[in-house]
Amino acid sequence: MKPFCYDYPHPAVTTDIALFTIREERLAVLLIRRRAAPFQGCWALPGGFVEMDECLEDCALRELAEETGVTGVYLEQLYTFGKPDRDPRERIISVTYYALAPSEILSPVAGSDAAEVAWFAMDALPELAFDHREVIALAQQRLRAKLDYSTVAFGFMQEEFTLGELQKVYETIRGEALDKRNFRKHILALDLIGETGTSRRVGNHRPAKLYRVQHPGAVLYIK
Amino acid sequence: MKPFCYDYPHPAVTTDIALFTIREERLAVLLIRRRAAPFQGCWALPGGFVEMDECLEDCALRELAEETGVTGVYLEQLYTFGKPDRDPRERIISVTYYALAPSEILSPVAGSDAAEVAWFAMDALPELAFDHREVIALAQQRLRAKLDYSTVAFGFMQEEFTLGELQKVYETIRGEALDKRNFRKHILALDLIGETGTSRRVGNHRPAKLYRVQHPGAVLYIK
DNA sequence: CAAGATAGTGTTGCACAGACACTATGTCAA
DNA sequence: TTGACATAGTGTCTGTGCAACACTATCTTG
Repeated sequence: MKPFCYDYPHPAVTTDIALFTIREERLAVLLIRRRAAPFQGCWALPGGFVEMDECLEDCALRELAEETGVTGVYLEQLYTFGKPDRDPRERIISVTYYALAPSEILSPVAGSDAAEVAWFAMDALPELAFDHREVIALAQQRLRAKLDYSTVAFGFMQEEFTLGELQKVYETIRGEALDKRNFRKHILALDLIGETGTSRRVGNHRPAKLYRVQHPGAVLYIK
Repeated sequence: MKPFCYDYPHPAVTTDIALFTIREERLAVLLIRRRAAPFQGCWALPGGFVEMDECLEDCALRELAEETGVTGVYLEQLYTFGKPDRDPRERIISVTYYALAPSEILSPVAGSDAAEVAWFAMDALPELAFDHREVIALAQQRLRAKLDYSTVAFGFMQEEFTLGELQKVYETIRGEALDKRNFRKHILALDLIGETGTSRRVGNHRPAKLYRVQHPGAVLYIK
């Protein structure tokens, strides 16, 4: 007996989240291995059904936390996918989000519907369930575009970071090397980050000054 | 007896469309007066429930046609709104679209759920149902932004148009006057439009050359 | 202490955007 | 017919912002 009844047919609504990070100088996305049918055993984006008393963004954050243990990421709505046959079970409309996290969010844990959780480099994606490859492609495209006119890149940084690290993020996402002096000039001219006064020593070379975002939480449109 | 039953609660899903045009040198949006509750008699965006066998974009086009008689517009997904209490009836998630049409789409006709259809200038909007004011504001913001880095503006033009008309569109949306020579230089440098060879005579002054988009249907990102 | 690795720093040239004013061609009214 | 009016159409200059470019500084390691 199905207890939730309506006068007209209703689609199901899910959120799916493409969480990106940078690992080993490559853009990577977090996937889960599905425990249940359909696409059982297949890799997919974390996500799940919207509950009736939560807004879409809360749903995305909840599903991400439940299935992967990840919290505290930068999140933004991406696009809503709704082709009638995109899920074999029933009509499911998916509101997709993309999220960014610093690479130090390590070892996410498989939870609830996920048999396994892992980072995949964008150039080495496995077979994906549903239309999730399309979702990831769109998210990457959006990410690249926003790099130029917004401050999304800071979503990949920890609280304190060096300009070299930030430059690596830009280079990885754009897929090309950038001039060090021009990059530093550009970033510092935005007047969004400031020196912490300390520096970080890694490797056999000169330590780098550490910087911090001046007004955390504010992702701005620039220019 | 409600015939559509599910194991879990399902939200309803609608599409809502903000159709813009330029009328009397002002940006205007097409609204309908609601025939039914809730917000009966209130102005609202055209839109309605997604049917189970149509994709979201088809739903938007169908609802726009049914309620206003308007067809053949440029359409793009805007954002998905899903706060739990945004509709008093039940949980309704709205996938919103914005659309553009040349000002010569006159006299849309009220159909189905619409008691009345009318254009409203953006600076003279009436009370609006649901969160539709927020939707329109977001659409206007997106429109302004895309004006700079895409060719959306052509969505407001008829098949043949003058550079003066095109400039008026840019000026209206940006809310500021533009230099004629710089504007023409910029637009022609895009190499997207070409002279038709003919000209149009309106008013007591020199006729203007007519232009046409070279590759219709292609809305491009520029620069 | 020499080699190696990354940090950090300014100047120049060029392309593009914005400021700017006059002539051309039509209508209309006196 | 002609002068007033209205919009169409056209080029130059100047400043600003972005890309190209090389060397010194500071640390570790052998």
